[in-house]
Amino acid sequence: MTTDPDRAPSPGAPAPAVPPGGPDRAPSPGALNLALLRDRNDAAVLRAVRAARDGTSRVELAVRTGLTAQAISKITARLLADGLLTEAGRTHVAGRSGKPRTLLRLVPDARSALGAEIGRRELHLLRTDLTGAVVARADTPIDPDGAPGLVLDRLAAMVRELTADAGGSRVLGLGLACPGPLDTRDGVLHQVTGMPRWHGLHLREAVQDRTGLPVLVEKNTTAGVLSRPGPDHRAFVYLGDGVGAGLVLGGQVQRGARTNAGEFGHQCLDPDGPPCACGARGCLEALCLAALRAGRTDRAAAVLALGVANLVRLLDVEEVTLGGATLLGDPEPYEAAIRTALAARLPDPHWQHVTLTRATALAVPQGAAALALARLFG
Amino acid sequence: MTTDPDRAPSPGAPAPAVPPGGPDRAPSPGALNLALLRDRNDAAVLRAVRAARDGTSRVELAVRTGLTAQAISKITARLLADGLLTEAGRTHVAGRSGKPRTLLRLVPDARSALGAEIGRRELHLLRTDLTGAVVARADTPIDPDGAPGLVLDRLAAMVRELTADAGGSRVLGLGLACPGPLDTRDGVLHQVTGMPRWHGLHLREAVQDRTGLPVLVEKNTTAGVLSRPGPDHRAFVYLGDGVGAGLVLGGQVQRGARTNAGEFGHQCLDPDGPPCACGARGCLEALCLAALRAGRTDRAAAVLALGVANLVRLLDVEEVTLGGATLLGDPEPYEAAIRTALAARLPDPHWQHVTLTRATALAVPQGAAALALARLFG
DNA sequence: CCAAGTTAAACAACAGTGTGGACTAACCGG
DNA sequence: CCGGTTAGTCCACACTGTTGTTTAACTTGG
Repeated sequence: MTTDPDRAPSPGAPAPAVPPGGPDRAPSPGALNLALLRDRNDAAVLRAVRAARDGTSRVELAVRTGLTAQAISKITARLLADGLLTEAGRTHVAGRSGKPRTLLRLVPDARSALGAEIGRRELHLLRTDLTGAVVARADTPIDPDGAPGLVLDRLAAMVRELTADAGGSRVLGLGLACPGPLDTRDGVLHQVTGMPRWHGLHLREAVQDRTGLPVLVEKNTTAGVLSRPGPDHRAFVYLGDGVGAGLVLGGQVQRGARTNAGEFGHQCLDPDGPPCACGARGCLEALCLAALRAGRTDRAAAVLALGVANLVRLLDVEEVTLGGATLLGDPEPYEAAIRTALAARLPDPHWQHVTLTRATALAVPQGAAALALARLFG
Repeated sequence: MTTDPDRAPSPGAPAPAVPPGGPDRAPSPGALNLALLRDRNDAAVLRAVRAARDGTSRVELAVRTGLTAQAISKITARLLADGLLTEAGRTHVAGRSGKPRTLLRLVPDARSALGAEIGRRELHLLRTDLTGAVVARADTPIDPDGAPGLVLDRLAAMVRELTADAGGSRVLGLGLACPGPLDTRDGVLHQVTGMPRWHGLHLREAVQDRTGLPVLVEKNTTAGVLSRPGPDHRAFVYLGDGVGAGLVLGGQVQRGARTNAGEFGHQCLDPDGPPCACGARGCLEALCLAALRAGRTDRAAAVLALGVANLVRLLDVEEVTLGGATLLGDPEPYEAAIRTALAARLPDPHWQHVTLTRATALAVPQGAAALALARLFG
């Protein structure tokens, strides 16, 4: 994923220089409005409700968020009016005196979000509810050498199809996950390997024009890491056509200065190794793909595991999710190799325990949809 | 730095398990108070003033922060009253009509902060003003095999010395930079290489008791990256007794899930390489130190450069600062090697330009002081 | 059974935030 | 001197979360 970045951007590509603030109403560097304060707290409450499987009460929300009970009352009243929350009975705990707590739950169908994965051979589109669960999907093959416009027209048609049966649930937006490199700020693709006609495409604008929805463009690996809520420090490691990673650090998605972080596959593990598509030698991706071509899954797994150990060591993440078609096709050897590598390389496996999980096949488009959900959940 | 993490924590070490929220008044997961809102906006304004060398005006602050002119007026009034800001004349721009802007400047001496670097051989303490400039310093040798208590007593005496002549400038706190691994949340040291008697020491508590100041414990590499304000995505790379890195990503310091991120020196670059002190083989640090022992600075530089290129590739940082006694003693070959490696390995050096800077010898204690300044600047 | 105790949540009044509009201050240009 | 222009403030306001009090809905105990 995000395989091959090649050389300089083609001369015709739009300049990636963009004001970092964005044209939002938002104060840029940390300063906050009252409106933003409200949105933030609403989002914090929604996250807390989502996190609590089986519903929460207002008191519990007050504890979790650190806000006053009264503030929680006001916020939940707002969210109830918006239809995002619903009251669902009371908690009857035996032997506990006092008025029972009123349970609050997310209303999954109150809103929905669209997520798409644009790959080299296929386009996956799906619609999720507020919880991130897939409620509808559609797929279509892609001709990597075809005109992007045709693909986007098809995408727009699929979007209409999937939003038509959305019922009353408002669609928050459409997330688009693509192979990198790209710039998520302006939604412009750079040198997408294997899809030369997509180079320099202003993807966000093109899809926004075709669908009328708010569109968010993201690298596929970054989308992958967002496919479901998780700990504040986690990584999504992808092995498919290429090798890449998506990172959440300190609770925030990490895109890097030019929204191009996650080039996990191009860490050099052997300066004298085989040449990589990126021009360098001995990249993890090159070693991995070479091993796979030779039918040596064990060697590919060992190489990937080494990279994961390096990543965990460098960033101290507590969860690593594995994804990508190649890996998910035969996950055990990779998981075993990674566990071995982590046990061997972490100074204290007890203290620095790392959870290893497996992504679903739809993780990337689900993560893309999660981008649209982030409007509500922050 | 943060050289060798060894095995499991000694049996006597306090359990590092700690509630992640911390006992502050602060709402934990993203929710905000009105008081926190105010503090945040104050900090944002202070940062903006600090960032603008030669002072700023209120209008400019309004643009930079995205707040209203009125809000800026109120905030600056507060900061002026607190003595943090001062009005310093007006801007007379020729050919520009209208009332001239009133310049606002930081008052460097309004507050001060203490920063210390606890090394294996020396203890450096310094006091900085609000701008982070060093206004006083004191140093003392350390016996790595001596009792920590004696060192801390000495530290407390030095603190008294440096705060006595602080004049009216209130001391915000004391930042302590140490070799890792450690837990910054509870301020407990783990297996500090070469200082066995420090293992398991509850450093924050011990120093807080001795000085009465708010104490913040930080890994030396992380302190290094904070030594001065910089871009939102940057790294501090250290080569001294060991190899490590401090990371600021998305404008936030990255400490990792167990506050132990930055083990840059233990990325494996050669599974069959020489054994490292950490128990694994072929760590960047092992390769680097071996080359240095052999007098091959060029090879050490090449290895470090490879690691830096991997780091930049993975995290898309826009500035790398080099520090550490070994490196600063002979920086040119390292800088040259890193420039070469970046040029060779970055897909598009034009788009992904990386600034390479050199840290000062006092970067680490200055960064430690910056931790205390962060109370004001966020 | 009913009163007391307890917990949850809302109601009312309030302090403090940033906002919008009108106003004053301080310059420039003719 | 006076209009034009820009910077900054004064005032009333809308909205945030907070504090203190009251109501709701239980359990407990006599």
